[in-house]
Amino acid sequence: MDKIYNYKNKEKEIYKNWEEKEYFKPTIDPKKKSFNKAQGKPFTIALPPPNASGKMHTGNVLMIAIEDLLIRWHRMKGDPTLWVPGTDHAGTETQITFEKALQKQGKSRFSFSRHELYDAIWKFVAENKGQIESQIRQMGASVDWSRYTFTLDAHVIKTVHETFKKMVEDGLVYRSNYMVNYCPKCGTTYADVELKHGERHDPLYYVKYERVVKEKGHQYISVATARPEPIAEDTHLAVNPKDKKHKELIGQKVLNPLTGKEMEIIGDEFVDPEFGTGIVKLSPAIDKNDYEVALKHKLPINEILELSGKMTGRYRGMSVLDARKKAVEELEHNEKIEKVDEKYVHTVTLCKAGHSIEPMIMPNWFIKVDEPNKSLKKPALDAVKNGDIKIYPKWREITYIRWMEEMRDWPVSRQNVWGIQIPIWYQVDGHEGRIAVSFIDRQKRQHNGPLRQWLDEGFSFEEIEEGLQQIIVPQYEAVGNNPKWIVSQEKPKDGRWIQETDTFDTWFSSGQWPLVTLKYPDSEDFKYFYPTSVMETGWEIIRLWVSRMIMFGYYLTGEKPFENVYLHGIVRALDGRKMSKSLGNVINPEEYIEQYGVDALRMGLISGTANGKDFNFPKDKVIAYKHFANKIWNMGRFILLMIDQLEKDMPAFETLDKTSLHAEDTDIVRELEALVKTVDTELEKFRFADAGEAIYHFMWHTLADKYIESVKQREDKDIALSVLMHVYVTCLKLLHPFMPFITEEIYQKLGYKDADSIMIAKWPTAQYKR
RNA sequence: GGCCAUUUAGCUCAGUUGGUUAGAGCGUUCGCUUCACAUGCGAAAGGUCAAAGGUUCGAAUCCUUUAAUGGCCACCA
Repeated sequence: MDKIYNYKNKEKEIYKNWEEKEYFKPTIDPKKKSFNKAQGKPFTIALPPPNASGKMHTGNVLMIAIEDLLIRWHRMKGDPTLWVPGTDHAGTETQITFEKALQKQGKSRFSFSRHELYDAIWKFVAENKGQIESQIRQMGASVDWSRYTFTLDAHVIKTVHETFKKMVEDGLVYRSNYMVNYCPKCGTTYADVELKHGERHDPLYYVKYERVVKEKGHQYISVATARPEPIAEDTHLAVNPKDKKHKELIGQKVLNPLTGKEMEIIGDEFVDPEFGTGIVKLSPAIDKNDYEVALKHKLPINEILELSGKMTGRYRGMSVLDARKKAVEELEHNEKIEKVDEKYVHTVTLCKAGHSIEPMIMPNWFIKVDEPNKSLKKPALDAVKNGDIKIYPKWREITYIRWMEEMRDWPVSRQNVWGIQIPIWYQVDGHEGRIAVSFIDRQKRQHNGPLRQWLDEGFSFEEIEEGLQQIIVPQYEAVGNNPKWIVSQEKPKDGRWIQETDTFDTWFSSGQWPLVTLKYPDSEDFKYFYPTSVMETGWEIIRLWVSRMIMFGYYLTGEKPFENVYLHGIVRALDGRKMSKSLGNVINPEEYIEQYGVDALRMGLISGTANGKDFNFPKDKVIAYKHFANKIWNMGRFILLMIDQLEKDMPAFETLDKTSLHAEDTDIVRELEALVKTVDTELEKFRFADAGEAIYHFMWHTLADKYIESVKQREDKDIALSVLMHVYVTCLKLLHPFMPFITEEIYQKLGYKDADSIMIAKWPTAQYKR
């Protein structure tokens, strides 16, 4: 053995050997089945799929380290163990990345038809997919590659379509105009939970509205607003009816400062009397509160923004910011601005890419989450409340419970191309004037407008369909007005139909991950391994993802999708701040693997993650565990050296006569037994760091520092060595799930004969009771 | 504004249902080329456990209040 453990190159070689020998494939024992606690049952994890076109970050490393630890532990214990790998198409994120690359080439998505763009992104993802896959291997993840799943695999798409169809049939799907969060830059809508917030300075304008009936000295009333651009389209103001200062304004009229049209003042309690002047203007088309008030009071909702993000109405064609400037100019010109508060700071809503979100009213597909008798959220909420699904750490439960209690209907359509297209078809015949299309014709020109217009201009329906980019089918509230739609995976044959161009929200498909990885509904895997054992992921996606998986699990199978949820903390940068490109503090795991090895990186991260709290990247611990790797390597070297020097054969530990043992021998064996027990109980409680550190301390400070030192003095070296070997190999086995590569390497070198690989060696059991 | 968490050694953090002298890693100091390992060995210094009050035979741990820090959610005209 070399003097120093050299992990480079070794790790790859070892992994290749494991994979070739198919150690990652589960051994299916029909007697050990899910729901069969008495005879043992399978242990299953579906790997939370990383972005297929991305690369490994520290969070992924931690995730793999924890899951591989659990998987290897159970596999060694003899449970049928399955870990299914996969990657996610990551709809919006990938499309944004791709479009940025397009932009560098001076192109944009608008020069592609829908299917050209889809094919191009597919190619882009296929080219980049290899990286994350090889990094998963590099981490030592003992996943079963023969069951690898990509979220756009044919069987996944089929399942997702069928789930949607079932939901339509169960009356859980509806189409509605709704105030959605629209990002004009991304060209798509976002669910509330996908957004972030930022602070911004904007001038707050106090705008004067002339009264129709003037009271003494009160010619005007004043309204504070940061968004003057929709004023021309506004029709109402509002005050709080409980506000003594202003309640008599209810029912009175003022003049629109831009158009001079009469506006009525209504009363609603949503108005905060303390903000601004206590009087607000209502712009229902671009503000969530205003929208709700408008619905409640049946006020007109005048469109202000188009899908492109451009204004319509008085400032048609302008950007929001230009329209704002123009509106301020006009107001100033007419002397309608009383004062401006330049220090006003308010929060603005941003999409993941950091663009400003505009609330807009759009037709959208929704999933009802709390339909009586068919509630999606009720079983998902109850399961956690009554402990059927356990969440670790427990204090995270409250986040989940609160979210589920407040959960609203889920908008699932996204105006992205990169995703699973919604299997809805609209009837074209008789509705040509109502369906708006954008498409690329055969001369590569782009057109935009009502379908009828293009048909009248001589484009064939086939040509339009072929070059289609997007359709918008309006949803009018009056029944009978709207094009008929049906849910179908194939194009209907009778007459002309056009497919919805929207795709599903990524979480709609990844929400079915535990199902699709096991090839729900009728595969052997599904019957044998479902429900899975642990869902291990970062706490940040408990609402986005975990909640959806639980809902889908109960909805489709009547069973929970997993028994336990373990939520790990977020790995922060060395400086304690969140990693971000702009701060330049992002830790690249590659560098640490290069410098310290995979084992040290994994073990370091695991020991840093004590109780699910966020933690700073534990660089010191990674270094410490690199030293530890070297330490155990040298322990192995020493044992081999001593055996070599031994004049007789070393007796097997099992055959040793108890009376020949020294006190230090029985002590170390007893301490070893205690360690085995500690490791098992800590792992059962998801206390990974405690289990790992227990092994570390025993091996270094008890086994090496004390016992090995005593062995050096022994006359009966054969017996001492036999005990030492037994204790050492047992420790290696305990350590293997934490540090798989080095333990395998040493195990092979020792030539210990209970198995060809430490992976299939038996997990130690504590025999002695203390 | 609501909620969740955090505050323990110079630094980063463990400390599970309250139980003897409060632990780790890194750092610091002193001494070691002991033939497995200097990525090492042996020793040592260093903490009124954020503050105050309470419960208890006993509190870092439970309760109350306060302060500071971080995060999530809601609202923001």
